[in-house]
Amino acid sequence: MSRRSGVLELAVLGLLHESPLHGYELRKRVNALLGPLRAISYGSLYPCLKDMLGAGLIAADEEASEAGAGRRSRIVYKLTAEGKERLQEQLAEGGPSAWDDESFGVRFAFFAQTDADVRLKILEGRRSRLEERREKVTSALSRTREKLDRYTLELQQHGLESVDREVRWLNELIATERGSVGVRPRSTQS
Amino acid sequence: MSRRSGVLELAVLGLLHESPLHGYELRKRVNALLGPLRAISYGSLYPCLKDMLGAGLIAADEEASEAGAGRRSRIVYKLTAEGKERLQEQLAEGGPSAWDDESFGVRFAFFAQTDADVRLKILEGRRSRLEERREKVTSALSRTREKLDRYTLELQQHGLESVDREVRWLNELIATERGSVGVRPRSTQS
DNA sequence: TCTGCGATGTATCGAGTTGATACATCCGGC
DNA sequence: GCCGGATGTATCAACTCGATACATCGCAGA
Repeated sequence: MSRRSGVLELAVLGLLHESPLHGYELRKRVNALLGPLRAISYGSLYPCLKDMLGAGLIAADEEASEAGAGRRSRIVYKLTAEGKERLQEQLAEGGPSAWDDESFGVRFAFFAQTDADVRLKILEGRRSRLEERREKVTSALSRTREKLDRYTLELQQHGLESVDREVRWLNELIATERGSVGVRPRSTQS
Repeated sequence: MSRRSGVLELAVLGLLHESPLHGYELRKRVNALLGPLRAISYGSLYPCLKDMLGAGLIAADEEASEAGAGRRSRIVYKLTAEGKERLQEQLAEGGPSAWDDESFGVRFAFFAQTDADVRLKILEGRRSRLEERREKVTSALSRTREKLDRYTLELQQHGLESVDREVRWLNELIATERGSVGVRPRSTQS
């Protein structure tokens, strides 16, 4: 069970929904989605594909060489009906698992296929998560401020500003989402 | 051999150089150094400590309960002379391994114990690394700009701005370093 | 008082992941 | 023609994570 981390499965489902792909290209696109950090290896991708095949979410076609020429065979994966259904389920999921570090990036990448209310929930959840983090760092920082050397302080400060910037970005996105849905931005917390 | 990823070893050496610590506290500090992402578990820390013990870099003291009261025993680790030497070697290392994603944060955290010329080298190496990354992302972005939906584009754009911000931060640090060494900032590239 | 409950503390294990490696074909430049 | 780098599928030892086990401490509330 478990089909590995789940994020990878979602990324594969989303990418194969756009078009069928073979392993090599699939990995490149998954890693483009996930970013330079968090990139995955074949040792993750292939077992995941194997599990998804077993679960009937995807199907594999041996790409036949047309006209019999010596074309190398590539294995092309595409979504099954069951896989499409699974993707829809995943995209409808708006719980905490959608906004943690591990999966937020992938969920956001597929926002175009996600309902507006779920989008908003995920963005707000992500913001809360980051604000908690910010809170924790600031309190730890104010407790140890004097004991840290210049560089450690600089590093903490920079990390803090990164979180702030992320929160501002989310605020803009949330405002835009609310605007396009017709709900007034000026309603609850700052 | 291999003593695992190397970054962890450096973090342990650096932290134990400040003061002896037991495992639980050591892990908390290592994870504060590494940040919420990249945090490590006991399954990494304990084997690392075992290896370092075997290599003679650290020593373990069973913390004796004073006055015989029923105090629980904690295992306190401290640097050996060999460990201090090893730390100095590591801090003198200014090669590419010092500025990749994995280890830059830790190297920077110990800048106060690092020579000024090595500091500068690491900061400039890190900047180059990020500029390469930026280059790759922009070219990929300009090739696929029209085919991306609003959200994917937003994500890429945000990633790009994160890199830019990081580079600006490094520029400031480099300027400060040059200033404090007495070398004119206005000498080579922009 | 005593009873849980969360933090502190050491330690291991199954399951999952990485980076290296193997092997083979394709294609552009010299 | 031939070399090097990209394309392509696949595996493995070494390493890491999250869960779990076990035990003590301090302390808030019944």
